[in-house]
Amino acid sequence: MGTVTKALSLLDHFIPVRPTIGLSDMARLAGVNKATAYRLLSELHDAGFVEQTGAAREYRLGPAVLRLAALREATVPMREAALDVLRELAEDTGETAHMSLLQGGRLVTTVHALSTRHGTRVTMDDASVLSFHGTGSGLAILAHLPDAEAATILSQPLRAHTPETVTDPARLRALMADVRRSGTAVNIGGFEKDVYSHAAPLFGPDARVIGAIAVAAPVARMTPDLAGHIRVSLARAAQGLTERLGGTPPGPLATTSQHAA
Amino acid sequence: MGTVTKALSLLDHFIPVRPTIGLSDMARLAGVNKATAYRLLSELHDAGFVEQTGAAREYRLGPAVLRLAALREATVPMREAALDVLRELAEDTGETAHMSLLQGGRLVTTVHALSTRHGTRVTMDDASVLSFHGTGSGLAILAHLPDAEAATILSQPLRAHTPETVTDPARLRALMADVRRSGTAVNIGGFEKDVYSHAAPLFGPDARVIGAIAVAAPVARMTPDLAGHIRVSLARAAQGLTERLGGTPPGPLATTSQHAA
DNA sequence: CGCATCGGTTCATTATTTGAACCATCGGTT
DNA sequence: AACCGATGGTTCAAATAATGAACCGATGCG
Repeated sequence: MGTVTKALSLLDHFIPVRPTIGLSDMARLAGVNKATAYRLLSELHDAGFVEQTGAAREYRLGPAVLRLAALREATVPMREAALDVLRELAEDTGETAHMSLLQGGRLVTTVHALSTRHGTRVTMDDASVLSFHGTGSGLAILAHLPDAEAATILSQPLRAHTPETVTDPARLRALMADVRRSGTAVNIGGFEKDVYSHAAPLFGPDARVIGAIAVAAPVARMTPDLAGHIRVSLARAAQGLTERLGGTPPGPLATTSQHAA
Repeated sequence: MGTVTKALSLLDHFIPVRPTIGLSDMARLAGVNKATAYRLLSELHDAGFVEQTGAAREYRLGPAVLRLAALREATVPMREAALDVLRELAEDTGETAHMSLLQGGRLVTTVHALSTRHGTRVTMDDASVLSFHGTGSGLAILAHLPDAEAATILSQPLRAHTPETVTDPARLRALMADVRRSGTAVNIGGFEKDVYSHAAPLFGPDARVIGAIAVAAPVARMTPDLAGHIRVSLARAAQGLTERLGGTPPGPLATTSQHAA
């Protein structure tokens, strides 16, 4: 392992529940000699990547990361990040992919990538408003929203966009539980007829849901194999996009234990 | 220079006007062998600190910095604190306010708040690098830096950004003395033409200067009354922000003694 | 075609990293 | 007070990793 990689790996040990680390602790956590940890931390310190608290001389992340993050944001705006992921998702699944974000209590489609593989495909408009109860994306978000907010939405009159739309709050809550269990949401023709969509949630830095990405296919083309493939790709894509957007998935285990390889 | 420092210094060459850099360019910019640059960038790539654009295989900042910045903010909510103060300052003065921090010997703009009162206003980029001698913020910091560090900076070639820029070390030292006397620094068109800026220093826990906040107005709008108003608001804001960041202003006895390599 | 550039790779030379042992210091315990 | 087990920080010979000139194939340009 190169020295640079080793130094940067030290930074991985800073996590929300352990934001400051002493020298000896760091050496133990990273499995390196104390002298090595000291030298690496000193170099990170000089570069502003870590700083020391006056009290116990413990180390914590430094201000340099703020500059880099600001520049990263300026370089790769959210939209472009999403486009990369959605294009790959559309390419991989052969179907239309899109991202929707929570904006002022409404769910708005923001970016989309159309499949190029098939003659018939689901088409999308950016900036259109989706319903929470009638779409895969909405359900994925609903399932990860704080109880109070979800309850508010479910207590409003729920319109049946098609004959297939589920509007019974009790049934919707059951679907939400399924989403939390499986990680992905499914919706068949609940918003537009003949559209079979899968969706997975996106999370912000505070582990709160900020939106969702979805893959929408014509019902006629859906098979168990394709559905399985979409679910796997979608889960991985959502996780990657959450990361690229600077977010953190919720749950006790932040970085590990996901079923996608 | 250690390898880690060298690798991290590569990241310094990403700036707002040059967000992506090719391998050869990076080697030239950083003054290292191309093979070295390649190896360092590869390690940074593996750690997610940079990524490559599909097209020309140029490098740009990667998503890892977002996670670190989010965690840094969770640990030390500097950005949020600064934003509060800067917004109030911008509102109070009707002009653009921004904060810059010392990072690895350079002065980097970190947060800004634009005025909403006027049609014309000074605009800012986060993460751009300011000169010490050519800006109000730089001067405010220079005036409170330990003698040795200030001398080092003043001994380097000082670029004249505009015809107005003061580059004579003797005159700069006189200005620094003024800053120490009055508590605020002033700069008129020394960095960008037609920008009239006031600045005040920020201090860290050990009473060392860590950065500055500034108010930048178009020269045409500046009056003695406005300048006086800005100076008062700025001084109060700087003091308040220093406090919120857990810093302490230097006491009557300027005990600037430390062991910097 | 020739020339210049690009990203990436190789390998003998060289300089940096490494880690066991070492301080001085700090808080508890006896 | 003496002791103990921590801590952050430092030293130096030995081992390892970094270095850079030269090279490769690809691409772009007149």
